[in-house]
Parts: sequence; structure tokens; C-alpha cells
Amino acid sequence: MLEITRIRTGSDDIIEGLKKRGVDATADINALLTYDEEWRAKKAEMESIQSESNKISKEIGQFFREGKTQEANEAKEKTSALKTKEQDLKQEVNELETKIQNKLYEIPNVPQDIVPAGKSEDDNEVVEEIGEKVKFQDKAIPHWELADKYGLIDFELGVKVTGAGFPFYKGKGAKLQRGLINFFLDEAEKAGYEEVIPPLVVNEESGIGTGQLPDKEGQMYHVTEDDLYLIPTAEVPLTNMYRDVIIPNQDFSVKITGFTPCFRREAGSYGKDVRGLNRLHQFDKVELVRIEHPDRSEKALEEMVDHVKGLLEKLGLHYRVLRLCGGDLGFTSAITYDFEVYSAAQERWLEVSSVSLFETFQSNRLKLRYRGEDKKTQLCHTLNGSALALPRIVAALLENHQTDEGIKMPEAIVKYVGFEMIK
RNA sequence: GGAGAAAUGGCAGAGCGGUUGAAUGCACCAGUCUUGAAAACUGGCAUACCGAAGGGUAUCGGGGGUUCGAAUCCCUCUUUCUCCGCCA
Repeated sequence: MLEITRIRTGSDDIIEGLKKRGVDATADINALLTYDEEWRAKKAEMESIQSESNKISKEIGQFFREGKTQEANEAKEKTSALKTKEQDLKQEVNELETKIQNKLYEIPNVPQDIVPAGKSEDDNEVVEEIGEKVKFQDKAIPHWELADKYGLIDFELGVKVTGAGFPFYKGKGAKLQRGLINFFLDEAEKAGYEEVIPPLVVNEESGIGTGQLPDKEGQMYHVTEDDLYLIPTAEVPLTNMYRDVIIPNQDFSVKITGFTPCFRREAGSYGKDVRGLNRLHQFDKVELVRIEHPDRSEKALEEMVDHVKGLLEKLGLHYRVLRLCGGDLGFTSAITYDFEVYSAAQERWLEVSSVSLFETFQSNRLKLRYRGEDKKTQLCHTLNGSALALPRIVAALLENHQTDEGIKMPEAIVKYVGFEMIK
């Protein structure tokens, strides 16, 4: 959520910036400015009436204490007119606040200057590409066939027990999963992140805090009986740890990591996108979350990007880094780098990580602030990134490291999974 | 799940329906004193919004109500604690 003060002072820049998303926010911003002005006028009026009636109330108290009952009763008469006026104004003020709030919820974050304009993923900017496509003598076998051949993952069983998109990992498939999680967590810890195991269900306020709600409730599983949501990413509970928090100094740097399963309804997905491990309703992910001083958030973003690159290199995967264009940028993000690994058998890129800087967009909703030198509270910057999401990493590992003898594990994870080859 | 009790500032803990945004203590910050520190003393110390400023308004778990006036009374929700039941 953008800050209303920013809209007051920089509406043109916001409108200009949002064009890169293909959004024309002129009407919304102008409406907001009108509501805001009206709100301030009404509120000032309401407060002066409140002030007056507070004053009279105090006088009445004084009269009673002095035993001047008649004066007190006369003063009471005066308040009734004020009261009805106050109530009317209060209602108007409330209505305006709701309107402003709803409008603010609708406006996405403003992309940073270096974010390219664009409509879809085709306009994303390839920042760099590392490694080369693996050459195979025959055609590479897709991961779902490999998973079946080596008994690693049972998709059919998942369909029976739960439904499509909820696979069973078995034997070495399960060990690979567990090993990768531990590997990612250890790497995060080495980089200074504190490990957290959060709840996997969150309340509505948390969903609003990080921007999943309102609007995108269709993407989350909703436990209606208790009005709770299954987390679509650890970002939600990890970032909401800091909802309504004021960090007492300005030298802070919060770095947390957490492994969680993630649950996504993924309504509307179909075809090759959902084949095998490409898109699941439940998947495992290690997430990084950072809360930073605005002056240090750019640096933090770079560090996170470097961290993810390091992981992909240790896994020996051919990957590329994209700077998302305005149109592909998430609602809450000011800048996002996506990481894609090359799927040798499917011959396409698979997204395995997304690292974003939200600036104050989330912290404004979260009321997440720090206390500056002048003792005033300022909004923090929030960031997060996957490091990494498991299914597509597994898909890429299986496909890219397949040999005639089996699937070779990258050196870095051998000690984590406990074997060198899947045979 | 059933029965009771409670929810006040960073913490502890007062609070009669009327200068209570809230006593007091601790913690914290600044100053005095000191070679330095401690102690002592003095002052400061919630958040948000509106306003150029003086200042104003709101907030005592959340929401609603009674009243000229609510931290204080009523309703409701949430959470915590104690006891009982159930249970990894």
C-alpha cells in the first residue's frame, strides 16, 4: 500500500511509474486526492466540534462539583445540537476513510527506475545467463518419467489420496527433498539468516499485511470454519512476525529464513505448465526475509541475488537471471529478479526463485517501522526471496544430471542426501 | 469442550463515571555532581492523524452501547491464566 503522503506530494511520478505496469492510475490517484482533501476538511471540522463538546463536558463536571446544578443542566442543553452534528460528520469521515483505504488497496507498488516497461513475461530483461545447456546423445528424458523410473515421486498416489498437484515423494525422492531443504537452510544460516519454523496457517490480518488480501484470496486455501488461510509462501508468516513492530534503533538488519510447505490453489493453470513437478498445489520452499533500513535495502537485494546465484552454481544448474518488467511484476513489488533453471528435457526455463524488494509497500500495511536518529518513526523496507523452491529444482536436477547409469548428485549435496547416484 | 478469573504505557502496578493520556516504581535518555564510574539530584520518556505554528483529536485487548462526560457501567468478540475433561 502506497503512503497517502507520497500520493499527496508525488502523484505525477506515481502515475508515470505505474505506466510501466501498463496501468493508468490517473483516475484512481485523482479520486484519492479528492477524497483525501475532503477527508481532511471534514475531519478538521469534526475535531473542532469534538473539542468544543469536550470543553463543555469539563465545564459541566466543574459545575457539579461546585453544586451549580442549574448551570450544569443549561450546559447540557448546548451539547445536544453538537452531538448530532458530530455524529453526522463522523459518519462522513468514516465513509471517506473507507473509500481511501479501498482505493489504496487497489493501487500496486511503483516500479523502480531500472525496471523495464512491459506487458508480459516476454518483456522481462535477461540480466545474465550462467552455464550452458547440457548436451545429450539421445533426447533427455523428462523428470516425470525419471521420477517414475527410479521410484522417486508418485503422482498417481497423490491424486488418489488428495488430488492432482499433491505428489508423494518416496525413497530417494524423499531423501533428496529432505537433503535439499537442509542444504538450503545451512547455506542461509552461513549467510547470517536466523532459522524460523512458522505456523503454516495465518489469519486474515497477516494476509493483508503482506498483500495477499484483499483481492487475491482465490490463490490461497481458506479454512472457512476458522477463517484462516494456508500459507502460499513462508513470506507471509515470516514477514508478519514484524507486523506492528517498531524497531528501536536505525542500525538494524533483520535476516530470517524458514522452510515451509507452501499451498497454492493455482486456479486456471493447465497443460504443460502443470505436468509433473512444474506446478503443484503443495510444495516445499526455503524462504529468505529481510527487513532493512531504506538506505541499505538495495545492498540487501544484491546480497540476496548473489546468495541465490551461489546456490544454483553449487547445484551445477544452467540458469539465468531476469529483471521482471512492469507488467510481470508482483502487485507489492518495486523490483523483482527471477531465477530460472533450464529444463533439459522440456527445453524451457523454469522459475525457481523470485527475489523482491517491496520498499515501504508492505511495511506501510504492516505498520513496521524503525526509530530514526530524530526519534521519529519511519517505515522499514522489506525484502524476500526463495532460496529455493524445491519442485522445479528437483525437476532440473533429474533432467540435467541424468546419465545412462542414473542420476548424478551434485557434489555439494551428496553429504546431505547420503548418496552420489540415483540408480 | 465445560466452569471461573483477568486484559492499563518497554516492564511491574494504581485507578472514585468528571483537568486521568493515565499515579507510583523499575528500565531507558539527557543534564548536575565526579579524574572516570556508581550513588544522589534535576529534567525527559506511548502511538497515530490534522495543523505553518500555538495547538487539536483519537487510542487503557477489539467492536458496539448507556451518559453532557467512560480506563471506570452494560453487551459482544478475542486472548491469557486457574480448575475439569480430552489428547500427540
